[in-house]
Amino acid sequence: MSKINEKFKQSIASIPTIKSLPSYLNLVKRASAEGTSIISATNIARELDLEPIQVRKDLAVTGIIGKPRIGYNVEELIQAIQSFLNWDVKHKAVIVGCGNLGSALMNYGELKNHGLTIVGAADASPEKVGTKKMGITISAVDDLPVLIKKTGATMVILTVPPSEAQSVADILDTTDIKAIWNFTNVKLKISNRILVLMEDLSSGFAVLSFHLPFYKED
Amino acid sequence: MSKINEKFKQSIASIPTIKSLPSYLNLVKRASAEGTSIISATNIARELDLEPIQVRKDLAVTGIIGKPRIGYNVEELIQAIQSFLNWDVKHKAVIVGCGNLGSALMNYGELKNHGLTIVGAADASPEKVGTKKMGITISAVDDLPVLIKKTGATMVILTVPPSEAQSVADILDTTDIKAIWNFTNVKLKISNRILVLMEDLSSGFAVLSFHLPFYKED
DNA sequence: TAGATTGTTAATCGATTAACAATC
DNA sequence: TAGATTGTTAATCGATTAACAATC
Repeated sequence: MSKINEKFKQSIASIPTIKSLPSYLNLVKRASAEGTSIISATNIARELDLEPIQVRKDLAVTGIIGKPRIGYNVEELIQAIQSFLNWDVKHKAVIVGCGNLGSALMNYGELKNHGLTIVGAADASPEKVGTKKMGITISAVDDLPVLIKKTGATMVILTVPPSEAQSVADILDTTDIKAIWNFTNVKLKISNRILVLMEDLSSGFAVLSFHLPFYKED
Repeated sequence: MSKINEKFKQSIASIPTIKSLPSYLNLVKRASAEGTSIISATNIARELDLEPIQVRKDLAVTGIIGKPRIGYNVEELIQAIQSFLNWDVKHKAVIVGCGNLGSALMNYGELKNHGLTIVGAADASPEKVGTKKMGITISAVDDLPVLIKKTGATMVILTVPPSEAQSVADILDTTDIKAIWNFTNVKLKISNRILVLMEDLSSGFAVLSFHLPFYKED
């Protein structure tokens, strides 16, 4: 990826802002389901325990235009967030590593609603290859290049044991995938044309267990 | 929790720093397993693709003291990080919601290594109650107060469907648990003596799918 | 109209990065 | 000793918050 793209991309929205958008979308969708057609930043802020100015700033990146004194059109806002996050298009993904976590992600409803479509799966253990999980036939890891080409997958969800992570990454480096959603705690060595997003559950747990003692006595 | 605690806690370490510590720990443990006894911030930075100054600042919060020109003692560093994150003590947790994700977390090895011990499980669907999953008998959601008291659990991992999240939170509010690791996308209304950590996989996916187009052509 | 809310511009705050003396 | 690395203090950068004119 070029440096110019890097700069451009960063100028649009900060990571915290991008991470906050799904919770806004979630809330606004709920409001829509309840028949609400207009919602204000003040309102959203109250529901999510945030400051109104924070909400306005975050929503602004999506290009949504609100009406002073009124707020935002609920349907427009839903479209704006979904479009900004590219959640209005399909993302074909292959899951590598069909253990408990991989299987859980295979039919995680919330992600399906955001364009994620699982088009294939692979696992290293020979006894799993050929069997089906959640309706998807499991391929061998060595067949990943073929599987990815055949399905046109642009993304891999990596849920293998840490010991296998890098060897899978080496194989993926030979394919045309654009991104890896990395649920292992291994920092992958891979060409930087592939976007790697770390999703380390330990990080979340660290925040939790670090803060726990401060909640012990009161 | 008192305001004083809040301030104190925040002054120790920022969230980004806390979130980065597990990856340091992971790397340093690997080095230890390979027989390395000393490691420098420069070295860690190179492995994790960070700046040395960032690594030094992050590690400093744990209280570790390095030797100029040498680096950090690997074993000391492991202890310092684990102790700082309270990963050297057991955290008893009950999993509420025994779907795919809940089951996956029940025996997620990495978290076990960090002190997380699953001491119970509960689910809303009557046909699951009484059955076992990963060796743990599933209780009814209404029996959570009893289960928590009996097991001495201090933490709940919430992996129920969004529609059930708040009603479970209402029950948990009557118990002595200190924290909820919330894997639903619902902002829980609960007394603030309970620490709630949102773990929304959609946030990670948002970062991924937003950046994807910038990696399309190069 | 009066008042609430938006979007923009400015100020503040905190995290990241830089510089450098201390030191093994 | 010379040189690499630490920890501290200062500078920079970016995100959050505040202020306020515009406006429905």
